[in-house]
Amino acid sequence: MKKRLTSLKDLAEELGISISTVSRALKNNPMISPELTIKIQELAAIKNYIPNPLAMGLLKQQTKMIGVIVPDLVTHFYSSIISGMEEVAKEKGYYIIIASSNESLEKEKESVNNLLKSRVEGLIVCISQQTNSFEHFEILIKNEIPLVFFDRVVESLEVPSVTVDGAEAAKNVTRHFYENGCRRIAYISGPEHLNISKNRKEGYLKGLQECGLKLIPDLLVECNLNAEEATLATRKLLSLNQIPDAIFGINDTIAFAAMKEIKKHKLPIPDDIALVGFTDEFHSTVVEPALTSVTHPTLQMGREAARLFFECIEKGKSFAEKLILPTKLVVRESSVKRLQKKTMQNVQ
Amino acid sequence: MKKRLTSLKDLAEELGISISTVSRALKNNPMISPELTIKIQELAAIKNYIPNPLAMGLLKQQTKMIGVIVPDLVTHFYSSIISGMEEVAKEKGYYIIIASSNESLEKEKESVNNLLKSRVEGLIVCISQQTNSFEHFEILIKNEIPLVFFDRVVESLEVPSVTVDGAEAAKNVTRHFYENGCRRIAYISGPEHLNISKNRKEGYLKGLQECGLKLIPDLLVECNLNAEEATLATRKLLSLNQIPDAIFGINDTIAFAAMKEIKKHKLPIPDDIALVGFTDEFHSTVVEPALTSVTHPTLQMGREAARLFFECIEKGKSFAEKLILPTKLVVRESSVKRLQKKTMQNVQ
DNA sequence: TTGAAAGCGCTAACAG
DNA sequence: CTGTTAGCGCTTTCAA
Repeated sequence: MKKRLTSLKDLAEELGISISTVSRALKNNPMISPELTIKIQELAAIKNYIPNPLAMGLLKQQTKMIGVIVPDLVTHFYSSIISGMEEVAKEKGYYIIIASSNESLEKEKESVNNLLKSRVEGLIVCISQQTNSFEHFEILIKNEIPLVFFDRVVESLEVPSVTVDGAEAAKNVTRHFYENGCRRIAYISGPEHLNISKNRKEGYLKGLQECGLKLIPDLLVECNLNAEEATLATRKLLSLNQIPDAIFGINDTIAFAAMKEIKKHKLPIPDDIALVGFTDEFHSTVVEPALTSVTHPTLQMGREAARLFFECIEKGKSFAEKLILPTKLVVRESSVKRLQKKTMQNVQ
Repeated sequence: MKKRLTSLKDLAEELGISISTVSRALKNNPMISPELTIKIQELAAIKNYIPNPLAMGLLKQQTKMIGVIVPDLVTHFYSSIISGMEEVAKEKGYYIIIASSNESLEKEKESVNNLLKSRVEGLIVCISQQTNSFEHFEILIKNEIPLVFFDRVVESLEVPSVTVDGAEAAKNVTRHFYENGCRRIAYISGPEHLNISKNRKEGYLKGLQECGLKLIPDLLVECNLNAEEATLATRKLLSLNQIPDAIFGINDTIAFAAMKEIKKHKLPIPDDIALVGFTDEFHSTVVEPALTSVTHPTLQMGREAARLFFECIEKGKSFAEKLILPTKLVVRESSVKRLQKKTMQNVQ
């Protein structure tokens, strides 16, 4: 293979003129005579000339590439955020290289290195659920390589970020359960060291408090953010002497797994157990019953993250804006009890 | 910003030696004395030296980047295929840039151009459902830019590809329905010009034939590959005088939408209508009842596609291997009728 | 065993 | 208006 594409030199030689003239003509520099300009541009079109970004990059010291690291690729949540980023990136003539950490710290570190090797100008990342050490990010900061976090952030680092108000959202979910007659509200949380876990748990506790319920320790379980662990967590909840009448999953993956397990126990949703998820995946409306969930402004999150990234490039290290976006509870069937009276008798 | 990273020159100057010596030492060239080599490598480590891929690319005329275009990003099917590609690419030191066509021909063309501009060495693509003109691919072929298709291919072009045996799979689905007592087997197909539509439809017809059923034209509907159209198609099927006792969706997205619509009509699945999808999305087991589907060897498809790509790079234009992989029918609840006898009475 | 120089494709400052 | 030249970072002859 190795078919060289047309270069400025090729065009210049073919026309018997200098490279710089060709270069100028192609950018419509007024110093070049109109006739020559046209002649050059025509030849360029015929020869299918595409400027070599490597040469440009070398010269200008920029690759026009942003590295994005997400915990996984198959979740609508991330895909949608990435779309938002691409939108903004494209406007600025930037490309995005996506890497997935698969929720693994090792793979995350590796991705950072790989992306750096391929000379992205900076990174936009949502940390993996395992991430509890941060040297790989500290190196970036030390070298003044632009870094932006979204959704899951490293709170101890002074880095711009886009997140949602998880505490507020979780509080509202808890209240929503309460208003639907639930009194034994369980919460399946994620790893404690993640900001999203911490915030949502805080909101859950606050919600209980505001509703005058006290925390039943058995109803607060922690698990890793995968379906298997969520299944186990749910099983644990369903094996309690007094089972919960509501379960709140820290995200939709957890909620889907919980739903499966609840069905396996032949417990009707929402009447015996109401269920709510978080992030509002596409499949929320496919499952039966449709899952109530907390929607995230994903496109906007992506756009804002990209915007912060470019600000970061312009303003340099001092920049560390932290953006917090609101969410909205979308009520579907999984959380609205038809038989509120029956449920009310279960009040503890 | 614009913090230049350490270059060979920086290292050379710091040690008061020549650039070429540094370059050689860093690749353990035996011509450099061991002491010097060690000294240089140590400094490189301290200074966090990373070779500049732009410079290398310019020199060697290769970017080590592969462009991948998929119809969408949020489907497990594509994500998983991409994982397979990345695996193989990584072994060869290549990176993947992903672009999504969003099932639009316009966006697909745009993606081809953008990826070319960013100088990927070639493309691996699954065409959009709208794609019915191919100039944007013909240009690639003319310029001898490596191109590989997967899943949905342009059959008129001599290009290496990885697909599955859709005809065989669809035939098996039809037989499976038959063996479960279904006699009015409907098929929701995709756009006629797509190879996957054509193959699967062919398999469906062959299956009917082998089972001694004749095609009921009303039961064969065509739609675009999105949930809305699938809903309409299903509605049409359910409004027939004699409704089908089985529906086969050309993919899982279609099947999910059909499932929703069937439920809306309060028709029990699978007893009144059996349902089978294609591609076996992750959520097949989340829906109720769990969806019978045709699994694809997605990881393998990705790996093979990448492998073909590299062969393409090595062997040049003449290479056009067409790989066809087998699938497997995974039977779940949505297609196994418990009340076969009752259903048998419905035989047309 | 090491250094000097050319060249990959391009832009921009400097000459003409 | 057009050409010449230097240089971005790197590898690779060719020279020493």
